[in-house]
Amino acid sequence: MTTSGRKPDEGERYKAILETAARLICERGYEGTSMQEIAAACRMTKAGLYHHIQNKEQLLFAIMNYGMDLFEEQVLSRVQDIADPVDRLRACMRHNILLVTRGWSKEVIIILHEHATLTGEARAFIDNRKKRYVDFLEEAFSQAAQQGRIRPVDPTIGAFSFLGMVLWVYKWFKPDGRLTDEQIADGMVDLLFPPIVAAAVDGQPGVSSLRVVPRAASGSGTSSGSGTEEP
Amino acid sequence: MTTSGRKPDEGERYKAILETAARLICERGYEGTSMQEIAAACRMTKAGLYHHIQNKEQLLFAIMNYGMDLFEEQVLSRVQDIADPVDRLRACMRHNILLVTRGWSKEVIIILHEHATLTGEARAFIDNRKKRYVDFLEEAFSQAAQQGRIRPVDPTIGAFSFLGMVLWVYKWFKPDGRLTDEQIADGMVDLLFPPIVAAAVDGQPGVSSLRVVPRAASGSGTSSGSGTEEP
DNA sequence: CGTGCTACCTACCGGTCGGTAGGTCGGGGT
DNA sequence: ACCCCGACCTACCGACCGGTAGGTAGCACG
Repeated sequence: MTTSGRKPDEGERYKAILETAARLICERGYEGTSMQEIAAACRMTKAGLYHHIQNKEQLLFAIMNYGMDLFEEQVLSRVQDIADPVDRLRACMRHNILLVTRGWSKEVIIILHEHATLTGEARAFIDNRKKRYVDFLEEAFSQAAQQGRIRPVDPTIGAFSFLGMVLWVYKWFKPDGRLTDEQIADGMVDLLFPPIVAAAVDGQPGVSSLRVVPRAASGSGTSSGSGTEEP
Repeated sequence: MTTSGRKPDEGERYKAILETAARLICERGYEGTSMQEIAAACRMTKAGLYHHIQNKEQLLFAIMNYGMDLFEEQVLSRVQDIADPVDRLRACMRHNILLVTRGWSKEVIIILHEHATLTGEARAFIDNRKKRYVDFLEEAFSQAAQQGRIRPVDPTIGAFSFLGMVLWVYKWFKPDGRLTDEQIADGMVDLLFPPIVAAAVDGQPGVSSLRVVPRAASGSGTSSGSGTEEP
């Protein structure tokens, strides 16, 4: 039975440390979490923890890289081959919102919150991985606009509007709120990329994406308690 | 000359402390900033600083309340009387974006970043002040949808989409980037609240806000360097 | 002149921070 | 039997943390 019997393999143990540390840092913040606490949560002493990592900053860097891996696996890789740019953006928004709302991978939340904690090369490296996502979105917005599928918009503004809507969710979403994460995803997708209903309104045939008029008065009620939190 | 000669009046001094502390906390984060550093930046000793404030957490609370005052003065109060809900949202988005991009009032950035740092009553108090803004936005979205000025959208999703676009800006905006803050504000307003061009497309006369079709292919180029930063 | 008050100061508190030196201990290789 | 190595441990480092006790200099008021 060679190397079978669930001996928490080297890399396995390291990943477990990253996940435990990520849970704590996500709750208390990077500066607000001590190595003592992280070690205890890993059922180790501090010196034992330092056997696996180099220092606190490198631990954060490893967590963020792990988070970017998870993001690329669960979002980017699943949508990057969608041919239609608007469908690509729709699917991407959906996956990204659900990545933030579902609790798996606190690492992603840390990437979002601790955007200015790392410095120097580590900071530059993570920023570069983020930038690839921005480029991907800008490219999609650019294509969609060029094909007349959305209103003409600066791709950068489109990309960062998309990101703001999607990523800000981590600041206010509560799983037991009035809206489920599915409803939020559907609602935001529908708000930014409304379905095409009418064909061309004037003489142009190929250009068809216009936001359709609402059925007169339809909004639910007034604001009311949202079940969510603060901005 | 009674009480004239620029003796930095009690409240004046306190405000100066809040602003200095806010600058530091905005740069280094709340947990990452020591009272020693804040005191030094105020050209005082730590004990001298503690003559003016009660403790570190109360200092953060005071900064956030000051930030909310500034926000209400510079954004809310200037737009809340605009009758048309869409114009109200447009103006509000503009003012809010510029509040974030212009460097004045680091206090506002602290409110955005340290959204989970306070606890207990202080946290509840600030959250309540934030909630009033969410309610204001939800009300505006609700009215706009009811009047058929925008696509029907859940007011909560509208409000938090608005907030995400606007507030996420603090994470990536650089004053020397390709886009100026004015361009970002204009672009985002135009993206979420496009101008009305065509009248009713079908039989309904009052319902007119449909997103207008782009002039065929018009998008600038591909993505290119955005001049900004990470998501 | 004395009193009271604000606005600070020096000096210090116990505790915790990130990090390390050096030892122990069990299992695999030979 | 021996050794070695990785995976931990105890014990400790100097620096710094948030916060305070107690003193004092300057000014206003009587």
